[in-house]
Amino acid sequence: MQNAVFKALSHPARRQILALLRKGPRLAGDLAAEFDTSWPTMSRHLAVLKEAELITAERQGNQILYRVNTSVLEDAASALLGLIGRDNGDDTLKEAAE
Amino acid sequence: MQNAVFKALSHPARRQILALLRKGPRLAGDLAAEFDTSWPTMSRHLAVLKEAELITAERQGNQILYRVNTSVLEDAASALLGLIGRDNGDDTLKEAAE
DNA sequence: ACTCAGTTTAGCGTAATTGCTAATTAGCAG
DNA sequence: CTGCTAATTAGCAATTACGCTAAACTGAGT
Repeated sequence: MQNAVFKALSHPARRQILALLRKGPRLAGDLAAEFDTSWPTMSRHLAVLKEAELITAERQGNQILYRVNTSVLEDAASALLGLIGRDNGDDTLKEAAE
Repeated sequence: MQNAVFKALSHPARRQILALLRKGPRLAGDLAAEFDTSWPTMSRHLAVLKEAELITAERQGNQILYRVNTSVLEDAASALLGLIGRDNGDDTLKEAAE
């Protein structure tokens, strides 16, 4: 659901999480260490992002590895571009990439 | 502030307003007629969008003409693309696709 | 000034979001 | 099973968002 995506993006901390994940997958603990907020608060932000399918979680033994789901992010960007009027279908992002 | 933009975008009614405005400027009353919500509710959504500078208002006699501010919308889309690592004239682009 | 259509502001109730601490689950090691 | 670490869930208080109705404001016309 698109709504969940934009809602998830509406919090700066969550956008920042995505920015960190952009550089590569990361353990939940690593992510939490980057922020001032408490661990549980962090965990909930991650849950919101996961709910929106903006990130995926993968257990690695004791820890959990998060990685960004670029396709959903692309869809969101696409939706915004669609709002401007430069109409792009579903796959125009590749061309926009250069 | 970028935060206000994403927050404004987080409500479906407001994205729908933008979608309508994409086709051209529109009077506040016209916009309100398209939605089920009450007039004041509509007005507040418009205020939020204006606050985020996603739209601009212009008085025309006793009515108000709203139009979308494409540049802010572009910036938001750009920010999302930046989160992916693509395009956007941004800096670091590491391992993007896999 | 008075009225009217158009629009916003004020005030209220409800629901969602945020962030915390404390408690709990999940997996690994001994 | 016990203990340890990693991460989530539970429960709470405070803040913000939503949508409504009623009231107020704005500009045009009379």
